Amino acid sequence: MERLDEIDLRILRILQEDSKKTTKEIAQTLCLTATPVYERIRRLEKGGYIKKYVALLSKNRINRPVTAICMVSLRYHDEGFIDKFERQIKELAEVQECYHMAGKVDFFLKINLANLEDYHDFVRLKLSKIENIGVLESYFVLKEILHTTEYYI
Amino acid sequence: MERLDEIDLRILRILQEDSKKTTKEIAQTLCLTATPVYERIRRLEKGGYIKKYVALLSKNRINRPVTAICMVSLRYHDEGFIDKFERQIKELAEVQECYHMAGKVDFFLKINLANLEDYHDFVRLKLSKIENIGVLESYFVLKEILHTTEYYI
DNA sequence: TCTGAAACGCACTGCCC
DNA sequence: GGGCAGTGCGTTTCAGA
Repeated sequence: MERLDEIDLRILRILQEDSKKTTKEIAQTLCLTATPVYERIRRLEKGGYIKKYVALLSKNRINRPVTAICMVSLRYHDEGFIDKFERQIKELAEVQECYHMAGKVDFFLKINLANLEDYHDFVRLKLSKIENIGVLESYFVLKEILHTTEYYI
Repeated sequence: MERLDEIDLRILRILQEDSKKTTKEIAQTLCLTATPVYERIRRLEKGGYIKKYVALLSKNRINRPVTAICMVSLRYHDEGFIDKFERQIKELAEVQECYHMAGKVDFFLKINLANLEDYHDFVRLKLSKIENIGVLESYFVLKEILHTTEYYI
């Protein structure tokens, strides 16, 4: 699949915001009929522009109100150590995001838990069990100002 | 709505992973019929457990491959200044996440853009235009190890 | 690439257990 | 709280322009 035209972008913007919108509704906003909208969405899915459709939960309602940001630096930086760290992080279901960074901090992690005690246990029983961690700094979120899955397109 | 039982949790886990699953399919996995599954999903929506349904896009496909983490500290910390900063950050469509933190860093921001030059412009023309910023440190993502919208429940 | 019509399956309701 | 049957609507396909 090649370039996206303005109609494709408008469809993506709508679906990023609410994937339950029907093709009919989207068609009306775009002054089209359902068929072309349907076909475009299929193309966007097949072309990998749309990765998946998900339900977003309320972290307060499901009792995961505590968000921590954890900055990790490794002791040794051989290829093998970095790959191994990655594999071990992916095993930890509490981790929502993990990025390998440029700069003096190697990794950023975002972790969601029920309370601070669970975070204590998480660090003590899981994170610190990963070998080769040099520095580990934790920050806690006081308030979520903004958290969206949408990209500005 | 009161407590969630194991069936509710299983429904939430499924919808977090793929919200296009039909009630029929979910019913089969849970050894139920469509009706109770349908009613439970409605209750989870009304109860605020499910916030919204969205499409997740591929940031590479839509040309937003650069992710930056930006740490901001304010110069003054009066209530008014913090609220004003929050309001101004929410105006910036490039910012995907923003957290008010405990500790010496006041805010974490995650920003997605097409390239480093756009980040340069973003900082120069938008972020630094916000008054009262004391320290501003930028980190760049080399590799996204893990990025999910799912909570471990 | 779009329109319009037609077929199919699912979402949704009401009734029963 | 779950199962079953019916209806309307959205998804999906196809012919035509």
